[in-house]
Amino acid sequence: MTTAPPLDPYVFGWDPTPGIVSVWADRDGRALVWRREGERVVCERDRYRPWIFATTLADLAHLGPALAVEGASGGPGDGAASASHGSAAGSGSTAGSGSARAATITYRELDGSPTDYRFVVSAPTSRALERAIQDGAARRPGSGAAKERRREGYHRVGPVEQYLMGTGRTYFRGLVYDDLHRLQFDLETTSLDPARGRIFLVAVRDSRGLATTIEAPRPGDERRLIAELCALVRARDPDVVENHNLFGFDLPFLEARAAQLGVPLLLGRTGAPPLLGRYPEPPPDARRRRRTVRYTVAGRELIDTLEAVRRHDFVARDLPGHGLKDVARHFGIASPERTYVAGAEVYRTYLEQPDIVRRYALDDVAEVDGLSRRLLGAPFALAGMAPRRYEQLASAGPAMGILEPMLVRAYLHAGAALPYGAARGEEDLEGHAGGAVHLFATGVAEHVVKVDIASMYPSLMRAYKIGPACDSLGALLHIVSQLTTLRLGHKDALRTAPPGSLERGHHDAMQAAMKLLINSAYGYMAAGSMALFADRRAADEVTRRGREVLSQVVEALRARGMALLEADTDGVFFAAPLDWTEARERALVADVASELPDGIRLEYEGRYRAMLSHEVKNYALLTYDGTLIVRGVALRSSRSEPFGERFLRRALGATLIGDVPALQRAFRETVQALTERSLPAADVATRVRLTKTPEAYLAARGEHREAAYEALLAAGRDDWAPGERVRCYRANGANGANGKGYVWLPDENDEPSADATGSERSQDDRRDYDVDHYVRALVTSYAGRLRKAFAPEDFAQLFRTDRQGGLFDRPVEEIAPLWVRCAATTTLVATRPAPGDESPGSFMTKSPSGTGLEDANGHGQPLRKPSRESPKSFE
DNA sequence: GCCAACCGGGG
DNA sequence: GTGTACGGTTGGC
Repeated sequence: MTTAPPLDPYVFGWDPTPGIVSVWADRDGRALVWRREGERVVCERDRYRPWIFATTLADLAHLGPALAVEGASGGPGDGAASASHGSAAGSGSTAGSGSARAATITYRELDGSPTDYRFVVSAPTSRALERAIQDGAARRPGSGAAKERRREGYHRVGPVEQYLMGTGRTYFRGLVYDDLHRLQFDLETTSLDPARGRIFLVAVRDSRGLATTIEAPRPGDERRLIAELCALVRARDPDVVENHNLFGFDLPFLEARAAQLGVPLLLGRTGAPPLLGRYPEPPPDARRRRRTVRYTVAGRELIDTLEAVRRHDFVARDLPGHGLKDVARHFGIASPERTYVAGAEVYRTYLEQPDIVRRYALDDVAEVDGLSRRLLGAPFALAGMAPRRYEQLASAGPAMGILEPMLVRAYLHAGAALPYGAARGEEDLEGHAGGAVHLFATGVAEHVVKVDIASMYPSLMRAYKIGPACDSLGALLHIVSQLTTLRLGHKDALRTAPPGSLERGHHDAMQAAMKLLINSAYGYMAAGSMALFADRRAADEVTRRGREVLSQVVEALRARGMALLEADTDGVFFAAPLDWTEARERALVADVASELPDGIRLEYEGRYRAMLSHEVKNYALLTYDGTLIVRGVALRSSRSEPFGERFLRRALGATLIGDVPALQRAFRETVQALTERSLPAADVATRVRLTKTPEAYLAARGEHREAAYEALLAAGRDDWAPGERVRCYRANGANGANGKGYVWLPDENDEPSADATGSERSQDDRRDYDVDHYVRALVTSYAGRLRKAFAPEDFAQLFRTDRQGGLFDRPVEEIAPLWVRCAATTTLVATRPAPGDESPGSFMTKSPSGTGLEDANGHGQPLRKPSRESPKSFE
């Protein structure tokens, strides 16, 4: 597709073999490589020598002459660990010349200090290698189980990783996402539990035009359904199999039913172990482990879009939930004609109107395809860099799961020893100081600007050359630098690529993948003893520089008379003078940016009409187009009663525009609605998730009663399942203690429809809630979140519920929020732009008093808090 | 306030 | 046998 730059071996590996779509390696040194050539896929057999990094050869001394230096006996000397170039990758030669030396264990000494992983030891099979080490470790004096000792001093990676690291190959060279043959299947079952239900339908589609269902209307058909599903997968021969919650539902269910019916799950690619494998194996003790189970099959990559969604939301935090339907709607993937059927209704619907369920299930797999396109581009791109399987990269953590294998590959390739115990002694270091967090003022500010330091930690690493001291190759810094440069190229290409084009998708995926790695480099150094190349001192140096730069930005803004609100790690909120335009704000930011060290970029992230600053990381923002954004737990209510949520949003909106009469109206109307019971009970009910079984609750009930369970019992329900969500509310005249007087409010429908409003019809008649209780909750839990916005006496007056006009009340029109304003007398003096600065103009500010915000705030409450650690996320 | 248990998501 | 390591929230002490 686009021009391929020469491969940077640290970033991409070095072997140019194109089109690899799957790799399977076993512990006997066999590797199977499937390569896509257009519409066909070829399977190539290869061999590799299983290897391991070792700090010592002591455990192998007992081998005597059976232990040899790699290549010492002449011959090609191409143990897989040697950096064999080219696509031959040890095939043929190792196998051919191997028989005489097949039993031989060989080693290669690497450059490094005596305490490092200074040897790569390899053998014809993993078994032989591990056996030899085990035997040696058993002879070694010392306490502890031999198994423990076998681990100490060695660094192991999985078979596929060994193969990819040894050869320098990666997946997907020369391919774009749409070249992959992806297949989605989705089971429809009569129950969530395979012990109590069965599969009655499966929808299957793929990226080559397939869209069908396989059905088993009668229980006796299920065996055939499973066999047909497997046969269809094998016939279509996809590279990738996908579904939402594939590992959590479809595969476990399929596995259980296939076992029950005695059908083998033949899903693998021809020429390889055909069966679906599961790992880790279920522990023998049948204790119900709810652990993440994963599956794998030779020749195909199994992708669970739920994992991709979780990963996306970890950064974006913008999803309403992680369910397929929610997410598809959120990304605009759901078609307008989408058929929805509530989970519990699916089978019943199928019996009556099978077409509806067919459409529903086919819509499901179509949405999975859409999600895959949307979310798996970055993992696809990563698979072209890191020496791991695509399916692993789709869920691996970016630091330990991706960066570290890249580093290990670099060291193996360079013949350099891996550092051992790099993190030792770090326990003595003083507590790790992270990013700085400051709260400068609480109250309400207008004309708020957010600036942030772009990719702060990686930029600092580059600017000050801060990498792990133990990284003798400088590989981490090299990778960060390369990726930063390459990413800019992809971002440029992205801008010029036609919208919706393949090319655009490619560049976007590449830049996203690179960003992920760049941003994880700092976290990797700070990862502690788990990471081979951990370096707390280096990580501390990065955060120290970060605090330095942040305070430089803060002081620069302060000196220019801006009203500081809060600063967190790499970003600052401040209020600009009320008469400023966006251009002026941007000019100010550019001016501050110009003073920062080389390689550190300050960005104008956005502007807001107003902000309520409550606590560090707890604030509400009002955008210029009227959207309310609430951040932080302190401003959200944990109670989540609908009436309170509605009030809070209204109240925040009014407060942010300084409309105190509107705020008062919102409050009074809510109080009135409660008092007059014009709100239905559903509006005051809270949703609780049950965690205890009926037995467990009844046993503990003597000491401790809980509202939700009491509500169920009072309603005559003595059976429920943990995990069920129930609504309940406090009823009129209840004494409330220990859950007495709570009433269960059954859900009237389970529809996943987007219909969020007007869904309370059937509950309209219930009004017997405890008015006093909910009025109190309104004041303390909801209105209380506005406390920082007003002076105490104003707050008290606004949210008094006795309805008596206070004797000393001020007219509400005179009450104002505690404004946080910047120095009113700030004047601007235009200056000449700095040479080479294309920005339209920079400004210097002159603040006559030279003060910061403290004495400039009318009412705002300036304060300072000590720095605290903060999580790091960038851009 | 801290730690352990639990949930998510799927029909 | 493709190890160790999901991460955020809740609730119990």
